[in-house]
Amino acid sequence: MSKMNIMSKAERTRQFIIEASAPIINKKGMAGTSITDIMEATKLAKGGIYGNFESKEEICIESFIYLRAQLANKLDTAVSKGKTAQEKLFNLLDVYGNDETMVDGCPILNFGVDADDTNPTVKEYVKKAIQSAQKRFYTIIEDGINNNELQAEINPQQFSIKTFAMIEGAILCEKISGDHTQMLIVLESIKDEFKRYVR
Amino acid sequence: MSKMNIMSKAERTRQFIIEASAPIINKKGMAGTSITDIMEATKLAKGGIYGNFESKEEICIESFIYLRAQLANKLDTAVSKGKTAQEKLFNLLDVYGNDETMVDGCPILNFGVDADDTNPTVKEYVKKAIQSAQKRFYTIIEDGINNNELQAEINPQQFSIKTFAMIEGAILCEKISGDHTQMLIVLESIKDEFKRYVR
DNA sequence: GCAAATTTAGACCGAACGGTCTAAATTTGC
DNA sequence: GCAAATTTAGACCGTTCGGTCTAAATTTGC
Repeated sequence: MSKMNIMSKAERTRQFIIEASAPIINKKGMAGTSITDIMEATKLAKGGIYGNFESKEEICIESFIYLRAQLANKLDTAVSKGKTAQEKLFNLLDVYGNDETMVDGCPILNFGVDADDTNPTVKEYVKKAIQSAQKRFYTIIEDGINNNELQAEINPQQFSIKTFAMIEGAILCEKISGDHTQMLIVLESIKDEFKRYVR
Repeated sequence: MSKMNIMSKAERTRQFIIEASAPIINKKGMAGTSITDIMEATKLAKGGIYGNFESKEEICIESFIYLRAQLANKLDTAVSKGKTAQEKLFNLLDVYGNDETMVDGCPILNFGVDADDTNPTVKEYVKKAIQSAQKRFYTIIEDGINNNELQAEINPQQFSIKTFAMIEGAILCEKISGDHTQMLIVLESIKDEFKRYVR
C-alpha cells in the first residue's frame, strides 16, 4: 500500500487494542473482563489479540500504564498552565473536579483495589503512580515555599498525602453515591486549607 | 442429637459459609472469587453451598453485609467509649489507624470499587454503608457543637465528608505502598484540624 | 508488483466456571 | 428411637474461560 506510517501495523494494532480495552478493564476489573469482551470492543478475533499480546495479564498491565499516562498528561498540563503555586494547585484540583476526567473512575483507585491482593506486577505500577501523583502536589507546595509565596509552616509531605488521599476517597464516594457535590466540598476545603498558608 | 441450638443447622451453616467466604471475596473480588474457592474455605461440597444460597451473588451480598456490620460494631463500640466529642472522634480514628482492623482492606473500598460498574445491588449496600460511616463522624461533631464543646464554626457536613474520604484514600495508599505512616499522618492531621475547633 | 515476512481469522483445546440434581446422610419433632 | 423433613455430597451439565495453532490474508521491503 502507498500508506506509510512510523508505527508498524502490529504496533498500531497493539495500541488500538490497549485503547479499546483500557476503559473496559478500568470498569469491570481484570478478573471481570474476558478476552471475549476485548474481542467485541476491538472487533478482532482471538488471533488478532494473541498475535499482539502474550496474555490477558499483559493487556491489563498495558491498559493501566496507558490510562495512567493519559491522566498524568492531563494533570501535568493543567499544572503547567499556572504561574503561581496557587494557580498550579487550583488548576490541578479543577481537573480532578471535572466530571469528564473521571468518567470511568480513577485508574489508580480501580486497578489499585483490584490488583492489591491478586497481581503484584500491577500493584507495583499503581504504587509508582501514587508516588508520582503525590509528588505532583508536593512539588507545587515546595516551590511555593521556595518562592516565598507560601509560609514555611505548610508541611508539603503532609499536605500532599492528605490531599491525594482525600481526592481518591472523594472519587469513591462520588461514584458510589452518584453525588458530585461531595467532590466539590472536598476540593473547596483543600483550597481553603491551602489559602491559610498563602502570604 | 442432644445438642440444641437457637439457630437451625442450615442457619448455622449459612452463617459459617458467609464468615468463611467474606475475607476471600473482600480480597479477591466478586468476579475473582470462584465457588471452588468457597468450597475449599468451607470444606463443603457444592450441594452444601447451593443448599444454603441460591447464587454466588447472594454469597457476595451477604459477605459484604457481614463485613460491614463487623466493622460498624467495632467503630460504634470505640465511639461509645468516649465521653466528649474529642474522645469519641479520637477513639474512632484510632480504630481506623489500628493495623489489625483493616487487615484485609476496607470492605467499603473493596466492594465499592468492585461493584460500582458491575453490581447495582451491592453498590446500593455500599452506598448505605458510606452514608452511615459519614453520619458517625457527623453526629460526633454535631453533638460537640450542641454541648458547647466545639465552636459553631466547624461545619459537620464538610468535616464528615472530608474525614471519611481521607481515611478511605489513606487505606488505599497504605495497602498499595505498604506504608502505614501515610495513614498515621492523615489521622494526625484530622485530629489537628479538629482541635482547632475545640473551645 | 512480487516474494518474503508479518499479522489475523477462527476452529479448536483442556480447564474452570456457575449451577443442578439425586441419593445418602443428618437433623428434627415427637 | 424412629419416621419425616432437612441438609449435604458429589457426579453431572452446558457454558465460558484463557490460550494455541494453522491456514489465509495482509503488510512489507525491494
